[in-house]
Amino acid sequence: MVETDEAIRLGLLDQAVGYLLRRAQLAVFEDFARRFAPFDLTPAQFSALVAIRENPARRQSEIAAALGVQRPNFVALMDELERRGLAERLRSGADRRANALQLMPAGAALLDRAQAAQAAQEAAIRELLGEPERRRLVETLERLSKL
Amino acid sequence: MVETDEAIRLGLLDQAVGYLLRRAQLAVFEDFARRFAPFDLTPAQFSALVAIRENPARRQSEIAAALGVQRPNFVALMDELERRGLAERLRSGADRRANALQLMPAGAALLDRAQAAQAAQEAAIRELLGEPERRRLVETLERLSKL
DNA sequence: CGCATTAGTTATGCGACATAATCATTAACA
DNA sequence: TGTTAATGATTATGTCGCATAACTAATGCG
Repeated sequence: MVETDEAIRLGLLDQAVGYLLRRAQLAVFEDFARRFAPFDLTPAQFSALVAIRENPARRQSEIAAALGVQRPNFVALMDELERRGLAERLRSGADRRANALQLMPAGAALLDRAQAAQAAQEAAIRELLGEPERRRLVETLERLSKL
Repeated sequence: MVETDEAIRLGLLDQAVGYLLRRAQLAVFEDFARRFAPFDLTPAQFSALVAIRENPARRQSEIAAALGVQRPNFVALMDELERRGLAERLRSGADRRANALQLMPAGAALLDRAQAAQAAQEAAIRELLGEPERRRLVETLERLSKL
């Protein structure tokens, strides 16, 4: 090699919120994937299990909407959760078009373990940032979502 | 409708950094897409133009790596920038395998306008959060990327 | 009853991202 | 020097997340 590699400059890019948001999200999701590998759960599947447990017997589309997932895309997700015996669709008595979702015992058990892993990630972030800054971040991100 | 829709609860999910990060990033990127529609530039294309301008005559793979883009995926991106006359690949004199990238006049001009739009987004965020909080967010996201 | 609406599903396409294989060129070194 | 290893760019390919349109079945309502 003839000359030493000089670092690439990114101009003002590395002070742009959008750019940093993308990088940070990538890092956090990679860490998430590592921690969740034993459970074989994607972030979307995990959040679906949480939402179903917290809101038993709600319709599929309500859960999907609350998670920001398009209804068509939620179908395959539920198919998979059902195939693995983690959650199930019950025919709603009131409206036979609707699916009432609920966790199955295996799903509840898996979710408990997964939530412990998620708590561990949150703890790692707390350690990295300090609790006051982590709280501030949470609050700031909430406000930013309203842009 | 028989009963009023109760809001879906997300448990602790809406206090999780990973979850909020995803939502915030989505909101910011949607806003970005709106602002950049006139220029027909994706975030990746925009950041590539910035990196090329700030680092003229660097090799393609160096630019790609700095942006966190896989080399194969950067090929099509450069193809498009070249097709539109925004940037070009020059055969590097020192190493004829390498492409030395640089902006073309049209690229420089477009980038100027695009950067104004990006500055406007940053200003909108500043208005939403306040400048001290925005600065803190930038600093926090940088640290979070090291997770 | 007839018609619009709604829940869920299917089909499909796009874009971001990753990996393996290939080609040309350069570097290493026996 | 001549062969081999490494490197820059490319091609081919597959996956995943996400979006939209179109369909089916059930409901609601005039």
